[in-house]
Amino acid sequence: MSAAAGPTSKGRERRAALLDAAERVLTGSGGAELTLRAVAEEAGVRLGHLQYYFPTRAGLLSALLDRILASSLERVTALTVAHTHGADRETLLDAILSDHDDPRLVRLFTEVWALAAHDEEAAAAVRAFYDQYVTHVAAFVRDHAPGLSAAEAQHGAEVFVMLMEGAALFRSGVTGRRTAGTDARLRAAALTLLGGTEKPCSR
Amino acid sequence: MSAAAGPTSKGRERRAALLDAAERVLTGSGGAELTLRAVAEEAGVRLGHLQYYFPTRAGLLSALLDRILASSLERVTALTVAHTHGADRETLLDAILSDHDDPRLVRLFTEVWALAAHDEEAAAAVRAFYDQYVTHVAAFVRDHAPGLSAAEAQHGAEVFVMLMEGAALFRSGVTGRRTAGTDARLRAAALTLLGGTEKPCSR
DNA sequence: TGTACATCAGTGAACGCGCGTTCACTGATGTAC
DNA sequence: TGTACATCAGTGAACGCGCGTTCACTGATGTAC
Repeated sequence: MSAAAGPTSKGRERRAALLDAAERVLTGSGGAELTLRAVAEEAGVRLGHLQYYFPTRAGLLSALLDRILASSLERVTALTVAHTHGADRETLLDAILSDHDDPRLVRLFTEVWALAAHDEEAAAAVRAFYDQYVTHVAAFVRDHAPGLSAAEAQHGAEVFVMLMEGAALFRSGVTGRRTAGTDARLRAAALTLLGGTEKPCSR
Repeated sequence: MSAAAGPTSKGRERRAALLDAAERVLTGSGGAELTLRAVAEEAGVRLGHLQYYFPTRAGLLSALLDRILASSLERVTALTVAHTHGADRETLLDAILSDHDDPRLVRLFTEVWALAAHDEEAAAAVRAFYDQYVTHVAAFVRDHAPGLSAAEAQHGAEVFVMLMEGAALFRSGVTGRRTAGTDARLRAAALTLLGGTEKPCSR
């Protein structure tokens, strides 16, 4: 590896700034427009400079994917751990649903899914991310519903994450429109998966 | 419009064959590799010939998207209408879940979502598709759970479709791995959304 | 049935352009003595 | 503190290539009379 990936703080800052720019290009224009020249311009540096830090486009893309997944996982971890102590299911659900208010984030994930669907290396990273995502949610569920077995918590968490990813598509406006009634139904279904009691039964 | 889009049966067949080839390229290699030359080669025709039928790449892409959505909607319509008369929720659910066995179809939809996330014209077509998808499922729900209001059926159907799209990502192997336990939990949640009685409550 | 002509279907070469990548280069910064 | 040198950070031009698009062209097929 070149020193461009080295541990000096300046190098790290530069890399981060370049990845910031790449992320803005990706969310703004999509994967097809994610060219080295566009990223360099967005970052305000010369093409050659960008390539000093990321010699190949594939390397840039891979680093960008890693950073997107790491940062999302960090958020999930903070949410589930923080809410394990005191906060309830609804608070966690609210926090996750609030991500759908940011169309940039949802766009980012549609790109991630499309990338994973065609690139096995990317798919492995994405699966590892969701594995940990589900594991964190499962731990949260176990803490909040002690009556459930580990397997039940794991299954509920997994289906919960499926539901959240599907909901992201619709609630962000990409494939649908948000409505209050559907949101309420979504929340009820999600809380059930997190180990809550079945509200519809009490009607 | 040119006569290439005309109503002659030969022209229609040619267009369909070219779109077939484009679809194979898209599912096989992804949107970035969907070039006119690749499609022409896949179809076994010359570049100029492809462009006789689809003068621009944007036109080809748009026609391809329309056809993908129309064909998916046709399938949904057949399933919900057929099962309205006699078949139960589980049969419908099985049919929809079986789509996840075809990685090509799921790859196609990750491309569709990514496209919709960055192109407003495509997004409008995709939203129209999901609108109708949900409407068909809601009609099915009303037929099978007469106690539900139209709004309740609509909301359940909408969340059901969200869940199916999220499940597609995981069950197809793109972002996760399929397991029997999670599948069972998914089915239970999906049946509830389709208006079934809440199984977890009976425990 | 034959002829003239328009349209349709398909070919093939060329275009300008933006792409990722390569490479020689220049200052700036650190390091050894 | 000064000097020599290596490495780091950043520049700028050029490369070959594949891209979408344009265009003039050729047979085949239909149509009018």
